[in-house]
Amino acid sequence: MAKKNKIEPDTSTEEKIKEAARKVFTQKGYAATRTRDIAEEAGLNLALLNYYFRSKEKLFEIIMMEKFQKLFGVLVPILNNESTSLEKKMEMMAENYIDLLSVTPDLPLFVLSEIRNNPGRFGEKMQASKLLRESHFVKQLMEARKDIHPIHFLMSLLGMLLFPFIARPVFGSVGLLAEKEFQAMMTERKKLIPKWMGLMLNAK
Amino acid sequence: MAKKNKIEPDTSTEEKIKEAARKVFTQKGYAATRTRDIAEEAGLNLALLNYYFRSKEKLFEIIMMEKFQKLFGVLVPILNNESTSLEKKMEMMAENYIDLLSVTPDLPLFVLSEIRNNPGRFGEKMQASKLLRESHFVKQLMEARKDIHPIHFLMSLLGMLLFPFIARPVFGSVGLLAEKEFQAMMTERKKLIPKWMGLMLNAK
DNA sequence: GTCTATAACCTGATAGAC
DNA sequence: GTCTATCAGGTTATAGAC
Repeated sequence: MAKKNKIEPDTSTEEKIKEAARKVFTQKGYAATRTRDIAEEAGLNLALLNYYFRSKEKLFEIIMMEKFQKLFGVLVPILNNESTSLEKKMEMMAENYIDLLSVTPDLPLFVLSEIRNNPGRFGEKMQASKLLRESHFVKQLMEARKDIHPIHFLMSLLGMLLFPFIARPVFGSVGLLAEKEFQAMMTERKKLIPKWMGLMLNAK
Repeated sequence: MAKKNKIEPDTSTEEKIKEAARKVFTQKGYAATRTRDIAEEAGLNLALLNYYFRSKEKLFEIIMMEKFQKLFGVLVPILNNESTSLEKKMEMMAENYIDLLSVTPDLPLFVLSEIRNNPGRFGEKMQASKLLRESHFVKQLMEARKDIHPIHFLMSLLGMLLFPFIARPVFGSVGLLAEKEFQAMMTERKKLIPKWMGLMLNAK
């Protein structure tokens, strides 16, 4: 252990800023975020932000890549595991995504809208689509259903998994669909969605 | 006809500004949009914007309500039609949403992220969730499946319909899933999704 | 109604003391 | 490393000529 090994997590100033940036950026998006908001959230001064990170944009890029990786990184090992069945892969995706998004519900909307507001800037890393389309999962889908484009199933699966979290501000708004109830439903979906996908794949 | 009735659509300055605002706001979001962008897009001067609408915020609220209505307004008459079957309603939703989003693909991501970036401001109009949950459609879902919460089906249906458009910037990016191919798939989904929903509803 | 010029304000970034 | 004070640039909104 080269570094000191405390029980507390990283409490350094740099990490405090990053943590604040994660919160504010994901909540309000890049454009609506002021560096002052981040500094305040971190309980620190504005100048520190420019001392540790060169600029708002640099800091944002770090957070953005982190979040992008968090959103799609989960997927890659599951999709490319050559020793699991189609069914198993779908179960694992449901399990992993719903667990992940239960903790960070605003992740998908943040990543997708920031990519949208800045097409091109994230062009290099946007090979997520390539990774998806060339995955073992897609090969298995093609074998299972030669008559339906595999992307149809991928879109449907991801849509059913992610959409509830993306749309939460709308139909999960205050009181109408309470936190507890919502969370219970998401847990149910871990089993419902793979089951439904099975039906879709096997339908004549 | 109280007003003049030309062949051309509304070409007034006010409408030119609104049209430009629709384009720029939905593309970049409220915070990233500068009033100068809108004025330039409209081919007009910046001051006109404040002459016709009081402020950037006022103009935005008009556009936002328009878009919100466009996104959820389609749904209301379909969902509350008491003389159509569950199946027919789902077919109509698929047909209507895919037609709508093929023309304005950035509509859902815009509305959802702006609501998210400003929770509360749109609280009054956000009774979309209430309208959904109290709809005839939901009643029919409850009758069809007493063992599964109707919102599960609603989320899945909307997710399968909207998600491809929401995520387009990611896995429909340049060249990988070309415009033509994407559009063809969306047309296929008009039939696939209602069929899949039928399977889900009838599964033992 | 439409324009140019400018006011009033805000935001990201830095200088410089401690 | 951390702070306060401040600059430079950009943004919304308005005043006033036409």
